[in-house]
Amino acid sequence: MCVEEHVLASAWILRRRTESGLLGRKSRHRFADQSRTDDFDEGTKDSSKGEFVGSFQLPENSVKKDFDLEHPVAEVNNNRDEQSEVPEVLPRTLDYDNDTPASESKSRVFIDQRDAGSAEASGLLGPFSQGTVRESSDRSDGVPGTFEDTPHRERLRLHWDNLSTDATDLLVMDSPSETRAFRGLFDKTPNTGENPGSLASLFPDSTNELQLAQPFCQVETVGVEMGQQVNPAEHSWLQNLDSPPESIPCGLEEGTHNNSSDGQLGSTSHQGVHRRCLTFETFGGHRESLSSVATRLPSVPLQPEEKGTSRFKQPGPSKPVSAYPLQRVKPGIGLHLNALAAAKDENISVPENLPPGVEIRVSSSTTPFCPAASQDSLRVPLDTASYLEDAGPLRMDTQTSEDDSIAIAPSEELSSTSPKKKRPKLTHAEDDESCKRCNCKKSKCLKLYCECFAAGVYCIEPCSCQDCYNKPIHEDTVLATRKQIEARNPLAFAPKVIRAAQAVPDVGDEMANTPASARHKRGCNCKKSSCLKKYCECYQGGVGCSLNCRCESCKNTFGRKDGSEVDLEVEVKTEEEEPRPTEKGIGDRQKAVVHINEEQILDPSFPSTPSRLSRLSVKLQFPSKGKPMRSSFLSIGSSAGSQNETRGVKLSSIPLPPKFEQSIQTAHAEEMPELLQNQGSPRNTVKSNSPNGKRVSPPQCKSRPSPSRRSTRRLILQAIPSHPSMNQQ
DNA sequence: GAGTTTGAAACT
DNA sequence: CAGTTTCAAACTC
Ligand SMILES: [Zn+2]
Ligand SMILES: [Zn+2]
Ligand SMILES: [Zn+2]
Ligand SMILES: [Zn+2]
Ligand SMILES: [Zn+2]
Ligand SMILES: [Zn+2]
Repeated sequence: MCVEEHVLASAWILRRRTESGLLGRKSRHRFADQSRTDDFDEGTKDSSKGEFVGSFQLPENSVKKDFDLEHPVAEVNNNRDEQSEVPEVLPRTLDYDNDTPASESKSRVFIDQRDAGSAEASGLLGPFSQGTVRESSDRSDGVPGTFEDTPHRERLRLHWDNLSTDATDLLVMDSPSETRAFRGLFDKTPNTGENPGSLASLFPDSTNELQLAQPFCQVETVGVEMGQQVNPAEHSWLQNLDSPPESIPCGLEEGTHNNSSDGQLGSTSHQGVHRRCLTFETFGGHRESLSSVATRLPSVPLQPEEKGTSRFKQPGPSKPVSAYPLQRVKPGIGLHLNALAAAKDENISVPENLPPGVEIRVSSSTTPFCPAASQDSLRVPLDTASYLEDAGPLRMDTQTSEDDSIAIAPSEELSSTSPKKKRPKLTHAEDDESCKRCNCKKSKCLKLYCECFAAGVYCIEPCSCQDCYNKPIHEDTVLATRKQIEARNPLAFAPKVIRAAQAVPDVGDEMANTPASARHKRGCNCKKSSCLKKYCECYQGGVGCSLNCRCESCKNTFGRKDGSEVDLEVEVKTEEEEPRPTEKGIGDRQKAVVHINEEQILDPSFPSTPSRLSRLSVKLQFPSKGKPMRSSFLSIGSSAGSQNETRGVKLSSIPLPPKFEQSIQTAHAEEMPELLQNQGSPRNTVKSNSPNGKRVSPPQCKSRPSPSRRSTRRLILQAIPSHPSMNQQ
């Protein structure tokens, strides 16, 4: 799959069991209750993942919501799309939020939701969304590092774990976020039902973006066109949402499509939906198998031989979508591709969730991969694909604009389909390149060394790998391996870069805004590159180094550990380490920057203040507990974006990312802040990150180096999944 | 395109 | 958790 990642990261898939009523049930309640905070409990586990996934941003409110983490719910909802990249939703999109193009993207996000939705419906979601995460956190894990503190992480982990375990449920989403989002939606919706408004309230704006991890660019691409389409759908969604939650729940799962809304979605949506359905169904069946596999995996893992799989599907890339869904999506996370894909689709359908305001976007930006290509052939799954379809269009537009430059393959892809095509462009090079994917010789594309695998997507033609097992045909193997890796490191497929919340609008605090918000989940360990080359994952991801980094002589132009960001050039100078506490200045820069991105990747924030979070779910998050929450971040997204580019904003100041990427996935997280905060003082620096993390990101497209970031994008979600889907081309 | 450098991932 | 090996990307030529 390349797919995912974007994000994410594929990984993210969520799994949720239906059964697990645990989550689901609880969650819902929670929602109802609202208190998100409290919710934790249950959700704990699940949530964790979810958390990541979803962050959303809300635009206006300032906050954005970062829910991400935990609250996936809210976020989720919003996010859904994004992340979901995957599946869901597509259709939706857009409009809502924003009118702007962006909106489109957003819509996508929603899509994601769908997944969630479905899941949720089952109840799974619920958990996540709400409290789950938090709770989870408790539990677990602890990761020592920063995260540990934070509950989020733990939570997250839990989720994953849960997920994995359950496999059944998994939705697969890659990105957790997605799932979450969905869940959120669902939950919320339902809840909302109670309070319908709630969501809305949460995100008043519409804009929430999500970033999915997405790793792949794709998202963006989607864009615009979709939007149009979506719109209609959206409405429906909206409507739906408002109204009866009920429908959601039930419908979701299975039939997402059933929902009328779905119908609207249109083809894309359909797919999505179907998949979900399929997925679930499949899951059911498969799940077992999977699990078994999983179990085996451990042993097997490595070798392809095992493979087991078998069956499968084979080849069929073409339809990947369909195939997967049916088959197994479950894999969860893994989704690698498939799963992801499936998920996405499904998600899409769900409309309900969406809050009115929320927008979603996928950020495709990030994505590195080019999904397009991949998808096509492969599985499309990926998010991208799905996205594309659905969202694609919409997004595209939006994205395009900014991105354009950035371009990102994805868009291209998407566009292609659609009319647009937006992006054409980019340079060829980019495209091409970008598309390229892995070149593995010895890992069989079943280890994190493989960018495709790490991103949660299947290898596709642009890959030059040898003896590749990362193909739909070997789905079983892929999933099993994936599971093993996750067992070892729950964050392995999570987006590498977490975004932070965006802007924090509100709050004032200081931190709030930091632009910088985004940080690498684990931090780098550079010794010779001074964090000035892509060898450095922080740099590659377009983010500054954080406290978590153990780099020597760091000169990361995006920010040193301490925080300085540099946005400007100036900053850079500083160098060194040191920490500085707060940054304040940043604010300024940030702002500048920020607005640029706003959403973008970078975002802001870490700092997040509580306020931001607040809102919605967010609030809960962080503060609440004390902990940090870090974990979550979430989601993904990738974000990065491109920004730079010209266009738009310009970033003047900004350094650009190197490439960037976008690719990387970032997640946003509103939560992040917390995390970060945790670390240091709370606010001050940022940093922090968690140790764990894994990556999710998708491969990026290489090309893009430029700086990018950018743009546009809104939210992100990224999910993780990463899928890269992408198009590529 | 071949060869080198680099740091993450995997392994011990 | 540290040390070493493996790996593939990033970079150089
Ligand atoms: Zn590979
Ligand atoms: Zn590959
Ligand atoms: Zn491969
Ligand atoms: Zn570094
Ligand atoms: Zn770093
Ligand atoms: Zn550094």
